[in-house]
Amino acid sequence: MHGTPRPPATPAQALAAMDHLIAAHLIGQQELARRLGLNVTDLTCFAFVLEAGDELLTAGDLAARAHVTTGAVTGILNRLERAGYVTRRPDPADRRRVRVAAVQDAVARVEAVYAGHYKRLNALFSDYSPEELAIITDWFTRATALAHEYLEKLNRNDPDEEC
Amino acid sequence: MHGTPRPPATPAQALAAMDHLIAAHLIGQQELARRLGLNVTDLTCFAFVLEAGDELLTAGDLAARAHVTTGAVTGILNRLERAGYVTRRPDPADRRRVRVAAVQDAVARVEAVYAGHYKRLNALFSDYSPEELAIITDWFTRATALAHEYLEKLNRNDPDEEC
DNA sequence: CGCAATCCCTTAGTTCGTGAGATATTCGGA
DNA sequence: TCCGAATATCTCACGAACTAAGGGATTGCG
Repeated sequence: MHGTPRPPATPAQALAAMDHLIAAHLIGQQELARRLGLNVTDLTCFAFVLEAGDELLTAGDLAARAHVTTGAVTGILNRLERAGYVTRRPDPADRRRVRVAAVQDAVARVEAVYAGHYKRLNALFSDYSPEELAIITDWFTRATALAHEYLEKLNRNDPDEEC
Repeated sequence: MHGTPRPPATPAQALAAMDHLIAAHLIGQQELARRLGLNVTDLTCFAFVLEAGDELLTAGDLAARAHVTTGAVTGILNRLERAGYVTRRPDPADRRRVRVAAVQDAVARVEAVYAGHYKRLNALFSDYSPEELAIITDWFTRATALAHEYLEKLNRNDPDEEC
């Protein structure tokens, strides 16, 4: 598909396309979580744990990223731990903290479930030239920055103010 | 930003960017719903109602689109109706059916809350040339098609098979 | 050293979804 | 025309998961 001309698009069309993708992705997440014996929140938190890598997250970090209370995190970790996805580890430097480590087996289990879709997505990506990919990634990066900026605005302002 | 060269990206980077965007979007949806006195499910359903326009959806249509049971839709419609977002209307052709119509005032209320973010997103989109936008929209469209294809695979197959 | 702050957990209460089944309506075939 | 099956929505009981409030342990600053 490299170099193939595409019909130009308007911002409105792009917005609509984006909404549809997000909606589809959400349903997919639910289904994936179900197959892993988790709910969407738990799966999302496990993804945060994986993303953090060796810099093990604390329970509080998870609460902040997932935007839930620390009480909820207790439940999330209980479920993830019981299902064999993570383990709680003491923090040697601060005994109030709980560090969350991913279980290696579970990583493979999750990757197996994601594999099919990721393979297809990768195929889709490799159907674009590096220059085209750069445009797409650039857009994602900027859109995400925008979304975060928006979130901060929402959290700062009175609950009824326009943002 | 037209024509400005950007660093090339790999599929993996693009995938990560996509995940982050969707995660941020989800949190944003929660906050927006909260401001409208709704939960995310209800807001999503209201969006489906708006998207359908004059072709009023039935309660069953909503259940299918939101992937919830018809029992849940009853609750969703009760909440949306009580909060003044929609009204239930009899279907003249089939008295078993319930048609869902958006309340005009509520449309404006929702648009006001969305306005800020949508304006910013639009600004972002209009920062790209039509050709660049075409690439982005094309990618969204194809990624959505992929996601739907994946969903169908998931729904068809045994719950444990690879897809 | 002592007190406030921090971190995670516990508990009670609420909300929302599912699954099973009830009720009302429509449709198709004898 | 009539009756049984299918369809559409609603009701109810129950369970899962979140919040808010507060408790106990630990830390760190004055």
